[in-house]
Amino acid sequence: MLEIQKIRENKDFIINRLNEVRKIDLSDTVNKIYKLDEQKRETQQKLDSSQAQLNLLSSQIGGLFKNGKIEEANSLKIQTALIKDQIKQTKEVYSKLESSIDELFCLIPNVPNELVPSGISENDNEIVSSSEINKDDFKSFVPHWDLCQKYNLIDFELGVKISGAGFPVYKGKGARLQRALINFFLNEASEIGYQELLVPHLVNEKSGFGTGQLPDKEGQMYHTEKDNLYLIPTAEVPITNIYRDVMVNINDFPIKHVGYTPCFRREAGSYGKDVRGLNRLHQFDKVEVVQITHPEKSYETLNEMVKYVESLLEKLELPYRKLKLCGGDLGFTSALTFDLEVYSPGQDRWLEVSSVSNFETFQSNRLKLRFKDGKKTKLAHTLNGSALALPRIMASLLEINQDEKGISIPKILIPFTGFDRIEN
RNA sequence: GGAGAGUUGGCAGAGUGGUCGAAUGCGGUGGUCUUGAAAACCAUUGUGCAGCAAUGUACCGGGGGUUCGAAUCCCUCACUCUCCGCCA
Repeated sequence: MLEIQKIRENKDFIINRLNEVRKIDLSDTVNKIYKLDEQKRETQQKLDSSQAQLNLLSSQIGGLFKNGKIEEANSLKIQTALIKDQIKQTKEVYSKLESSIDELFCLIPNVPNELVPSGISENDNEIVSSSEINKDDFKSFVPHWDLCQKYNLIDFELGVKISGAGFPVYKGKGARLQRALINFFLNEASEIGYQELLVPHLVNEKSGFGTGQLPDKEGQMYHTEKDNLYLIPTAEVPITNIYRDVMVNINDFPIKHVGYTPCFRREAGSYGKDVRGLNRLHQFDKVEVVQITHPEKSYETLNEMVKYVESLLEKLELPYRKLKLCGGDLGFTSALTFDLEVYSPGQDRWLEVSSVSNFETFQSNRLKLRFKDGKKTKLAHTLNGSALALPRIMASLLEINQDEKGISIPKILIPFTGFDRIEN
């Protein structure tokens, strides 16, 4: 959620940025907030002075009672009735204004950073760098779902039986390879100072709101009605919410966490080749890195995180490309996002395996995640990135390392898998 | 699932109708002492909102009520803890 101060000071700038970069017109909403905020402040001044009057009278009455001047006290009491009525009315106006403002605020996404290219859809994303792909090398390569069946690594049908489409069952070396990847990712992150966390997979409503999934993406999360809990769509939610309502010590920056969790997404409305095999699942595994930083350091941190994710892909020897998301494809809560995509030779397409974002104060404003900078209390910056999402890594890895007889495991993973080949 | 207890400032913990935004301790910050550190001592130290400021106002889990006046009384919801039951 944007801060109200930003709208007070830079209303037109915000409208223009959203318009130019995200290609959405929120001028009505922003202007409305601006006006309502003015009204709210006026109302508050009125309310405050009424309260002050009442407080004064009350203490006078108290004094009179103490001195036994009951009659005088009673006559003052009569005066309070009018003020109390006024306060009640003003309060109502005030809280109505407040809730209208809050509602409108939930409609406004983060303001894109100046580096974000303008654009409407994923087609307008900027390709920052890319591995060379020689398609001739992959002419006979088959997609991962064929490999999974051939070598009995992942059973999609079985998942349909016990849960539904999008819930695959990993088997034997398939399951082992998955576990190896998780361990590899966790180890790598730990080694460069991310503290490992194992967090709940169900979260409450407050947490969903804190990181911005609610109310924006309500329909994308699984919800347990009886207990009013949400299955996490990413580890970002529980991990970042650890710092909800927390005053961080400035010396603790940067705060770095890594966590592995399964992720649950309803993915309503997806279909076709997008959901084939491991391309898009309702449940998948992901290792996530989260950082909380001083506002002045957050973009430095973002670059560092992107580089880290790239280093993982390089160690796995997977061809990948780096995208800078355009305004239209940028997440609701993000100010700047880089996506990493790996190449899938069996499908001849790029698959998103990581999204690294700086949310600036958008989340921390909701979370009330702050720190003391000298005497001033300021909002921290939050960032996170997938490092990495497993299924598409698995897809690319199986496809790219295939040969006629089987699949070779990348060198770096062999200590984790305990085998270097998958064959029948 | 049944019974009971609780929720107060960064933390611990007092306060049961009127200078209580809140004692006290710990922690934090500044200082004295010291070659330096520790200890000790002194001072200072909650957050939001409005305001250029002085200041005002709100906040003792959330919401509502009683009262001239509520951390304190009443209702309600949420959460936490303890015991019993069930159980990986």
